[in-house]
Amino acid sequence: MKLKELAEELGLSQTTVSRALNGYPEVNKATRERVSEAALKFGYSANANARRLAIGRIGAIGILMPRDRSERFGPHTSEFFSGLAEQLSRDEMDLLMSPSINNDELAAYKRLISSKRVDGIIVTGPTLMDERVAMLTEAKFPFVLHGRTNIAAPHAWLDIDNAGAFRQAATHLIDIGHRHIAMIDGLKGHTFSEHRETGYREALLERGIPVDPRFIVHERFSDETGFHEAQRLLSYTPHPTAILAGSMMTALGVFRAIRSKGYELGKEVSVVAHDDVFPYLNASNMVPAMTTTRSSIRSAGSRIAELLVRVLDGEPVESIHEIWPVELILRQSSGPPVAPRR
Amino acid sequence: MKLKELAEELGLSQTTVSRALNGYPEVNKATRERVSEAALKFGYSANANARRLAIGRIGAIGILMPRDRSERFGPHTSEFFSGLAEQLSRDEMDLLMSPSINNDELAAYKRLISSKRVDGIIVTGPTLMDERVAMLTEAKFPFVLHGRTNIAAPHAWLDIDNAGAFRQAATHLIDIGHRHIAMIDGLKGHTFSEHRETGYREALLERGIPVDPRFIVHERFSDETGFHEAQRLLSYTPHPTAILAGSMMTALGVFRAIRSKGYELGKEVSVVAHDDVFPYLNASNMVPAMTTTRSSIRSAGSRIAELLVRVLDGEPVESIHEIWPVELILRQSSGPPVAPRR
DNA sequence: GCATAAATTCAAAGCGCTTTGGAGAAATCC
DNA sequence: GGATTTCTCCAAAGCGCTTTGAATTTATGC
Repeated sequence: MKLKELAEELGLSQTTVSRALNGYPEVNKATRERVSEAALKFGYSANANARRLAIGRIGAIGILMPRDRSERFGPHTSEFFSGLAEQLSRDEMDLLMSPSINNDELAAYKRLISSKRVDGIIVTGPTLMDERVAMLTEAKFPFVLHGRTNIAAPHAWLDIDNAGAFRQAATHLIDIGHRHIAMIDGLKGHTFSEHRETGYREALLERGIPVDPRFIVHERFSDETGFHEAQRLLSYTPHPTAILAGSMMTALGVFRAIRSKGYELGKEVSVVAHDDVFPYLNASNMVPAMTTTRSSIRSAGSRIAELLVRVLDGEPVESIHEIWPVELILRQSSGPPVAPRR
Repeated sequence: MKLKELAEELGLSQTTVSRALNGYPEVNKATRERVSEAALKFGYSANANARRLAIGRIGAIGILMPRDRSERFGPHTSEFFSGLAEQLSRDEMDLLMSPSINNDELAAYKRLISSKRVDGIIVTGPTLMDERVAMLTEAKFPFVLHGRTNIAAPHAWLDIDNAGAFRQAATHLIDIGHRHIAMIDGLKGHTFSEHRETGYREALLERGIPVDPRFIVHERFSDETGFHEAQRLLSYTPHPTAILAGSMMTALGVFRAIRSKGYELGKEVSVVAHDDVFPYLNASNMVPAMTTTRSSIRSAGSRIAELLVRVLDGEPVESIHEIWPVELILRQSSGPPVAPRR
């Protein structure tokens, strides 16, 4: 059923029916109800393409799928996307996922813009001076950034308080008696990674604990790197009695390393992980339950979709930015340091 | 730049320009080249919505994101989606991701169809008598299934040889001396899970080894369930000397369980996992490197996108189905059984 | 009760593209 | 060399919707 037919069926013009359905004020309440009922009855719903052609919006937002950079292409991606999709479907928007070509990300973004297949773009995993952000602001193409940069030009972004998360975690560990605390986080250069290191350093500084550069590790997020790096850390003398893990994957590897060295988890060596809240990797179900800094990446996805729609509606980007706090949730993988049995 | 402008620029009609660009035969070769060059020069590319409106195709295919069923919403999803997106972008198609509502999946599919926002649908994770497949064939809505069902009505699908994978793995383990082999796979009801169990049983049957029902476990794919179930299995007497894991996540948990029981991996207890090929969870990087049955879920995604386009082009669905073989890759996590040291 | 304002409704003009049905020019045939 | 056939190219009609500008009806003011 198309608009014309519905209008004929009702004995009204297409104009009126369209307005009734789209909530325009200049239509009688009784008429509107009659139209709505008929639309429901005949199962009418507007042809998305025609509608978009008419209003001059593509009706889709784009996001690039990082292809080779494994650190950005894990479970995080799927959670984040899911949040995006959830919100976008409410706004009748499509999500166009484009794979980046030949590792030349910037070119992929440019192509996405000039393809005219998206109204706006979502950018993730920025570096401090992210060239994509620079390019997009320069090109005045609507986008929202998940994360932050040091780029001055105004743009919309949403980030979590990464510095706060690690500061909180480290401070807590210090307060319960730890003096040797290591961190294993994502690759250097990424804003989140830098911020976390900053938070970590601040906590140590504030409590007068010297920073041992060997204890700061930047690596890809994965079970394996967690395992290897933790093994290395634990072989130092003195070894860290607590490890901050940048992701749940990393933390799993750290768990394994601690056990393989024969230490007791949460006693001889504590672990605090950053938890992006995966439905299938639950911190509280682990043994022992994992102490985490928690912030839902899925919620962030939803919210970012909302923000992008606001940008598209013309809201000034200067006013669109949010920093989400991160909760520290104490569980069994962390506790006061206990001297080894041996 | 729009078509009209480009046509004026070239001193041609919109018709000719459109045809030249879309590869229609009735246009002079010289003219076509002139048009292509100009298009490139001015950065012209057709407005997707206008084009779709004109040709009567939505230009997008849909896929539902399972919301609560954690077993279907892991890293698999993101790999699979990535494969889809890669191929679809070649066909100038969008991927519309819809979250399923209120756990009523069937209703979500119906809504997706009647929303008229997709030309076709991709269905994943089927059960043997999947109601979504039944509904979609009934409604004659184009779709491709990732997996298989027992439903007779013709429809397009692509599946891997799950039975063969587990048969191969089990047979190999038996041949190198194992007599007590367990399997931990996904939830019962799903086709892949049933097929794997069938393959496992066939292997045992063929070699005359009795099937111990306690050794067949169906659970969600996750590190934790792998850990718990493997611990349970290893507490039996006699305990399994080899465990087939349905996913890499599960396998990680199984690794942990084996170690926590003090067994040596690949000697006292062997593990073979099914590997969907995640860029960030690499079987050969593990310690010990994991023996796997391998099949890329990302490639499957790409191929399924291709198949769906063929369905949309009118190819009869009866002729569209593929079964992909699965390779068994021997590494260090499996070997002849060795008696425990204790 | 008539002018004026407000509330409804409508006809028609796009949105940017593809495609039908011809028309004119060039090539082929006998 | 005139009649066909074959190449190229074009004007115009949609695709299904929104929106402008105007017309009609109804309510309000004095």
